[in-house]
Amino acid sequence: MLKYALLGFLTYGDMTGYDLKQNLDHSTQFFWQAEQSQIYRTLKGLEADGLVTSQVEEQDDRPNKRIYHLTEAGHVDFHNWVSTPTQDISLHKDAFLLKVFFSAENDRDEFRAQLLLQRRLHERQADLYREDIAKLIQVASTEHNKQAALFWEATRRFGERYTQMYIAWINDVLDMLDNTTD
Amino acid sequence: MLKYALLGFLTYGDMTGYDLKQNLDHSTQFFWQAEQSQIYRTLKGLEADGLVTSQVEEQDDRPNKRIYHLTEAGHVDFHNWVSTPTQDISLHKDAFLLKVFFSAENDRDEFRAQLLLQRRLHERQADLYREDIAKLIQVASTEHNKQAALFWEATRRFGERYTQMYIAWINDVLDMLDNTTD
DNA sequence: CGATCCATGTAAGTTGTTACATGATTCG
DNA sequence: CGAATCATGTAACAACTTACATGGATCG
Repeated sequence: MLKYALLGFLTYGDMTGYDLKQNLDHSTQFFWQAEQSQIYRTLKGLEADGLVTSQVEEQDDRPNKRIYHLTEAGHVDFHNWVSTPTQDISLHKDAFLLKVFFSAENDRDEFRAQLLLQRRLHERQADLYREDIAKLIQVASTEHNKQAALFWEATRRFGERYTQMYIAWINDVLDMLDNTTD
Repeated sequence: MLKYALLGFLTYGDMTGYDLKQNLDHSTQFFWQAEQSQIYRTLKGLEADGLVTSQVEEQDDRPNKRIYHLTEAGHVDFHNWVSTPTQDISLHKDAFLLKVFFSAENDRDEFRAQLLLQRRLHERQADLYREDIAKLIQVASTEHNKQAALFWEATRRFGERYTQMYIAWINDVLDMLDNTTD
């Protein structure tokens, strides 16, 4: 899947591995992340498969760049992916939910503290979606890709809803605890 | 993390790798999954680390069982994990969101169809949470672990909220599409 | 009589994480 | 003057997936 994230960004224009990492960190991070090392490895694979080409641009004051370019085959592959329906629901892993599931083994006050901590973390995240990410999309969309902005905004709203849901759920669990005569 | 899921289930009683797979599939599947092969491999590691012990029970009509048992060290390790706060938000990967992000490259009608498909899938999932999972928890909680039922119910409610949120978000995106003069 | 359940395991491959290594430039 | 930015890469390891292999029992 990282493959398609990289091909997707390359449809916006030629980029280095470094640029791609920046893009992932600033826009898809909330639903798709990758380490730098993995990005470079995947790019090599894509080049071996003929989906991208690369050329080195020499620089004096900075490290040389290897700039990647989407080939026709890469464009076809990407297009094929984006137009093929996703047939199932994405599976998620959430370490905190796993911990909640087994928290009968935990002290009640300690558990309550953990809920409050998670609530705080998600509240901070919610601010990020409402402010920084919203701004980022506005700037990026006026600069170039106006068509794409609609879809970026759609994913931003998902993030906003997700964090709101998470916070509401934590409050629900806190209520459950309060209403239990233990 | 799978480590702690396995140790957690073993606090409920001795079990085989097969039993653990069943438990994962029927209760934590929505926020933690694992393949059978990975479970067996992880169990070996846990035994090597002295967190579990195992003994083979011979059976005539069925394959022999290897029954795992939590050691004192395993119990301590698990307890330590469950009582240590989760300091950050779990990162999620969602292939459909990735596709949405890049769907400017896709045909509008095709995209709309994909949204409707995902909505259908999540509606089915919502039914599961409301009916099957709710029943499962009721049965399990009267049978033994009454303390734990509260926490199982908490995670079930997360699943219910999550699917509801997902459906509401899809409706939101559909509205966005309708209100765009393209 | 074919599918599913029970029950374990290996092998090969892919993906993802963490750490290491380099080195000039720019910003606070 | 120390931290961050730019920019690439390798190496080792850990985690996860897919496929293969076995074989009786039971159920529809």
